[in-house]
Amino acid sequence: MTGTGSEGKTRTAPPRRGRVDKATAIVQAACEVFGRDGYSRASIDTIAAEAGASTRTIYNHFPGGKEELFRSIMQWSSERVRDEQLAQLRRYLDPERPPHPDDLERDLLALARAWVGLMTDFRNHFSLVRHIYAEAGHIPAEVLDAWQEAGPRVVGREVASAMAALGDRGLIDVHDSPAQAAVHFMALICTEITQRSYWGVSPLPPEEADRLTSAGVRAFLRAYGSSG
Amino acid sequence: MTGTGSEGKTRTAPPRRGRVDKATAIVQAACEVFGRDGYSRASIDTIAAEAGASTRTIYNHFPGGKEELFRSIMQWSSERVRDEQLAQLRRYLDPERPPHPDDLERDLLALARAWVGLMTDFRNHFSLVRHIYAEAGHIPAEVLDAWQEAGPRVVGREVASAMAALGDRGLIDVHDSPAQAAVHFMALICTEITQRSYWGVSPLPPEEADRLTSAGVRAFLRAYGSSG
DNA sequence: CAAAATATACAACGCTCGTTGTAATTTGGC
DNA sequence: GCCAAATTACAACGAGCGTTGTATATTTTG
Repeated sequence: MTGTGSEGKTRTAPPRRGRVDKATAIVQAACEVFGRDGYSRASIDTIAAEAGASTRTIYNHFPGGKEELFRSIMQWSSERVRDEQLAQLRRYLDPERPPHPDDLERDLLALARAWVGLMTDFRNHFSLVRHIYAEAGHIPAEVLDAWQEAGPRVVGREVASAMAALGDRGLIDVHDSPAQAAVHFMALICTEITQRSYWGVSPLPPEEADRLTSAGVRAFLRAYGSSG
Repeated sequence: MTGTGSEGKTRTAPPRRGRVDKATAIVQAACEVFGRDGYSRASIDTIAAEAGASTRTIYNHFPGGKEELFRSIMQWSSERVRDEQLAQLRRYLDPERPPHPDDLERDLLALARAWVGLMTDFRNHFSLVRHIYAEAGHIPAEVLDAWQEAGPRVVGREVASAMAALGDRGLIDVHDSPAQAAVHFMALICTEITQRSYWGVSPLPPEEADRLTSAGVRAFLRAYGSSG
């Protein structure tokens, strides 16, 4: 779909033609517009203008039209952010290198801060996610499921196994459910910020966001810390 | 706006003409359709059909057209659910009648269950809320603010003062911020259920929902309990 | 440069939708 | 049953949008 990778360059032309591949320009513009306006409000003309392409080119690349384009960027955007989230997770909470007990709070806080940072770095993506939430009843179940499996569910599983690793080493007490601990961690970190920032429409000042993040981490450690 | 209350019945005709007041039928239908389809996808014709009214009648009652209708039901639906949430809050966590320490978990769990029940009883409302989240960038700031003040913010403040009352009586430790404790309580209760139920599209079996709810309450008490 | 693949401009079709005007019809109060 | 208010049916306008076909232009490849 987004395969800018290693197709045969022996016979067929490589997909890079113009200054930047038109296909990726279209995908990026579609992410922007769909994220800002949602599926119904977004128009092909707007996406074409934002991409610096003509509407006809969009239909050449996505014969399925608006629906196929939306499905494609659901996957694309989700995978991109998932990779970024997993990278931060491994950076600050690598199961191979468990932290010192004294450094646990520091590492969890660093992870939380990094994730909150992603929410502003990829504002379009999370705006798109909100639209997916809202329009879930109008998206085919298979597409919704593929999207979850391409992003959120994977991240949830990885966080859960990181929690399990911390539990195995006695750094936290997962209370019989690493998956639940993972959900509670993410909920305590993100809920208040998304709420107070009007879901990204009017971002919080960084120090305020930091305060809320660290409060969430401390609450999590009170609920799931092994010693205190 | 929805004033079915006490207007003068001395001169002007009371607004109830047909079997049910057409205005309220329109408002209810609009809640249903806007909640299901969102602002852009919803059409006046659909709302009229659902209300058993003609489109012209809608424009007679709401001269501002689609936008005014949407603004009206934002307020109406929010106030309705807010009242219900506050009623449950006062029922299970009345600041005047603080619970016995032994009954705190029982009462918090009862409150949490009641709130989760509201999420299914008023599915349309919460679906509408998700659409508001997603379309926040296309809703005037004043309207968004009035909506928050008519519902979510009030509930948040009431929960916060309930938490403060519990803290004053030594039943919990609010850790310097009753408001934050309130947000964390609601986050721990609702996040996993909304997530796992595909945001209400495919509801969880009741016993599973109950399990997640009580796990959230226990986590909250570990984080904010005064003794343990 | 020539050929082939790709992108564009342009027009057009069909459909949906928000909105309004008007005349006819129904409804409820007296 | 009469009157006034409310509701309806109906037609129509205008705009926006998804989509397609076609002919032309542009870029890449050989």
